[in-house]
Amino acid sequence: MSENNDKRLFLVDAYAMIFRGYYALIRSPRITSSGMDTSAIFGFTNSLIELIRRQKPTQLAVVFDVGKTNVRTEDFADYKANRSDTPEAIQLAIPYIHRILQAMHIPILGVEGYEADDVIGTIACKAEKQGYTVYMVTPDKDFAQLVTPNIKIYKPGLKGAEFEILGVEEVQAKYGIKDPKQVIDFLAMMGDAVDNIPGLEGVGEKTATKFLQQYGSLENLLEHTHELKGKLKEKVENSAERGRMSKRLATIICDVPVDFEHEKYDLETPDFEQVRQVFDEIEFRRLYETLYRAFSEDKVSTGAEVLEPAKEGATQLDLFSSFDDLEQATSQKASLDSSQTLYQLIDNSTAVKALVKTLLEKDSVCFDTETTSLNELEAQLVGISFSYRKGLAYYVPIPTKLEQRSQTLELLRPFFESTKVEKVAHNLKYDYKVLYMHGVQVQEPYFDTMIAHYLLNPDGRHGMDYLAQMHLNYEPISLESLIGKKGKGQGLFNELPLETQRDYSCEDADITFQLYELFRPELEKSELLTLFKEVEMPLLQVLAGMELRGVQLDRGWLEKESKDLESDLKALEEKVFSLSGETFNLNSPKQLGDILFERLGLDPKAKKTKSGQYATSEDILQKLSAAHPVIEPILEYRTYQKLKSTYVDALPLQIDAHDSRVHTNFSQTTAATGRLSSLNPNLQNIPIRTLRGQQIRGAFVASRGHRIISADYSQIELRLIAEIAKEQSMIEAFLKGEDIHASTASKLFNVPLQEVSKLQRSQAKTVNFGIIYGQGAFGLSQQTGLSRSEAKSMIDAYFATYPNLKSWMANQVEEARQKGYVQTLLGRRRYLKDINSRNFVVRGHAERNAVNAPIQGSAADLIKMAMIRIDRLFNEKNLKTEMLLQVHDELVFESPLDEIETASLLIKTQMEEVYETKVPLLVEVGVGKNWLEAH
DNA sequence: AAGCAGCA
DNA sequence: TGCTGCTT
Repeated sequence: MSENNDKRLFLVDAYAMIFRGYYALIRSPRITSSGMDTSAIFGFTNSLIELIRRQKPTQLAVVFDVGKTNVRTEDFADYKANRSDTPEAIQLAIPYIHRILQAMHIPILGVEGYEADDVIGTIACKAEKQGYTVYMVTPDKDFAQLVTPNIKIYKPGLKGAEFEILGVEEVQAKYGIKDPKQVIDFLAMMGDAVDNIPGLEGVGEKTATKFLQQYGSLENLLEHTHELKGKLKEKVENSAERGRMSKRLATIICDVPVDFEHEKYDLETPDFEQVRQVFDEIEFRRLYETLYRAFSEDKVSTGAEVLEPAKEGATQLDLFSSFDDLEQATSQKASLDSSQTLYQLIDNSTAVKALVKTLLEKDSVCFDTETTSLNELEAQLVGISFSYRKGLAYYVPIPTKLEQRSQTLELLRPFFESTKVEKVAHNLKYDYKVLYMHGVQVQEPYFDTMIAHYLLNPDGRHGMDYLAQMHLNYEPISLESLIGKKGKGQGLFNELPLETQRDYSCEDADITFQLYELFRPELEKSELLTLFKEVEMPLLQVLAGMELRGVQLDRGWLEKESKDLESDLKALEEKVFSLSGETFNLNSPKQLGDILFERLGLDPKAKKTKSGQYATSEDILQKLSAAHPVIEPILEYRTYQKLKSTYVDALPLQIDAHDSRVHTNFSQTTAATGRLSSLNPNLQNIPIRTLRGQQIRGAFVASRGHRIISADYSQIELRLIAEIAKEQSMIEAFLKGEDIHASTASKLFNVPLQEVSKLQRSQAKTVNFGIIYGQGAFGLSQQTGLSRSEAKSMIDAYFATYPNLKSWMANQVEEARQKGYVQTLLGRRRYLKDINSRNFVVRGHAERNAVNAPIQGSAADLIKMAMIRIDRLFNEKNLKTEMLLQVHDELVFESPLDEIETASLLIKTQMEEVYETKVPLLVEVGVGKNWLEAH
């Protein structure tokens, strides 16, 4: 293994890698059955094994910080202070990682009193002298200073991203410098927040780069400060000493008392049995197979070849089913490659026909489309892959020429339009829309693996590459590595060689099919299959329809409003400048804060945000409005600026040139409660509160001969709370048709309903609202301006009025503790792993979610059901009315004039009768030429 | 609270 | 990346 001409030493920066692994998984951490967070261990170990598998180091060691690091702390007491609050999961991880490394026979290094950086630096230098090529394995940019022709940085790829190797040239290019050593000067000038290196005052990345090009080093800069001008000159001169200290802090020490004993670092075969024991303990199942493979694959002997981030051919897609036990693996070693996957190109009509015939005999078939664009409306089909068995997939290229393309699609049509075969895909709505634009309408039954995972784990991430790694322990070819990063230089999928297209696409279909096999039984086990089949899958098609349809905007009005706002803003800006006696960028909260609190000294105890800036949010400014006349125009400026930039100017840019309509995208897998979310553009946050904001809704217009119908559930969440918690007095209020906030106030303040004051009603409303959003006592005081204890007693009074509500809430929390999750009316789950946390902030959050998720989620369930039924009835009755938008408790339609009454009634009835409840569900319907009038 | 988005 | 602000 260790030929002389191949001496490649990898030094792993342990803590940096552990942190990185931990944060990479922070959104869906790995938790064992006993509740231990093993994300950090997994992240680290996975990267390490990946490194061994792909790079085949000859020498390898892992370096930790040991004991107190006092060499630098003498210099600057705060050094690395920011790192002290290490998460619990990381502290817990260290002993396990040590055990794993020992079992793998990988040396653990560390020198008391020195940073791991310094140990790595020292060993790297020594190894270089002995003819080694050294790779420092770390995401930390500080190491760039050590780079030489034989010492490089190996930056592992994060989740699907490729790894990076930084040699001299890369470092030069990245920092715009001649010598990697200048990285020290660079850090000394700009500072580094993570390591608490202060840097020079007023110098950031840009300025530091400029200085380096001009002066070459910190010292030289400090000698020439007289050449600088203005504020910057002053700041740099004042912080010169700080700069020199920063340079000492940033310098990695290369004379740590440690030797490089190369024979100890030879990469040896692990003690598999021992590794397995540790893995078993922390419930790592698939990682063991990866480890075994890393050591059983053919060794590659020349460094240069291995280090090219080359793609492995798709034929090497490993299927670890055959690695279930060690013996089998041993006997198969090195020969498993092409035997287990078959990715076939289907490029003539005879073969396509045969394929479709086969597909039509299957119960479930997975497919994946490849296109030229992420925008479904303009995407051209390039190819489609199919898979119905693990390891097996077919790729059908779709010709560019119209005639041949239609021919191919006609051959495929029977499959897509079959009502027997279940069509499996990841993010099926995308494929549905693309095919729809090509004249093919994919029919139910559907199985979207992305949505399946969303139901199984609504808080997690649902991307295919990510799921492949988590559930199949497999890293797919990244599209980016084939066609380049997003932006100008990005290539098109159809320009790739056919074999590459085939391998990439088949792999996706194959993986999706494997995910399907995994998730389907899981859905069943969690009793989510009905929700999935009856609600989410049918909804997919409804949403696709809404997105394809889009909504018409009044471009002329928006353009005029933009000009009006522009001139209003100009006037306000001048007013602010003259009142404050200074001109600055009003859009910069940072500059605004400085002016208000430094120059005008408005509030000596001004609040700061956590990054040290002055907070200038609306509620803070509002309190100051009496203190200075400048505040009022600032607030007004803010409001208008927001309207202009976010809506008036942004919306016209999203108008599609083909049909002059805006096509938003509804995400069915983003909000953990079960709500939808809308993006590109977000049409769920169009203003309504203020008069001028409202006008924007007027720009959402019905097309000629049509009207907008808006239908909104009145107080659906409160009604559901009353229903689910069986809160009798609240139910009665709804039955009597009372104003619920007034009714709450009447009970809360013990006054007759007729005598409830405005303030009382508004306070009751805030409490009701707080319950819905699970805000708790703490948020309430913020919202109302009441003191903490006043808010507290208000909530006590609230619970005294609604005792069943209180006990229902307590019940939810209890249920979450026992089962680990809470449920909506339709069985949608939200897992709350923090419900037993010892940290009361974290636990409190989970507890509020235990109450909030079933309410918000149930409301989401109901409106989703209503959408499906309305859509079906429109089709059955052949109505031309079309659903355009959903805004959580509101549906917006576009209806031909002669259908308005029929459609309105149908909509209202379906929404109100969507689910049988004791509390009546009330829907308010409005009609108008635009969304504003319809409200 | 939790979505999305604009801006520096 | 952090801050701010719009909706429900």
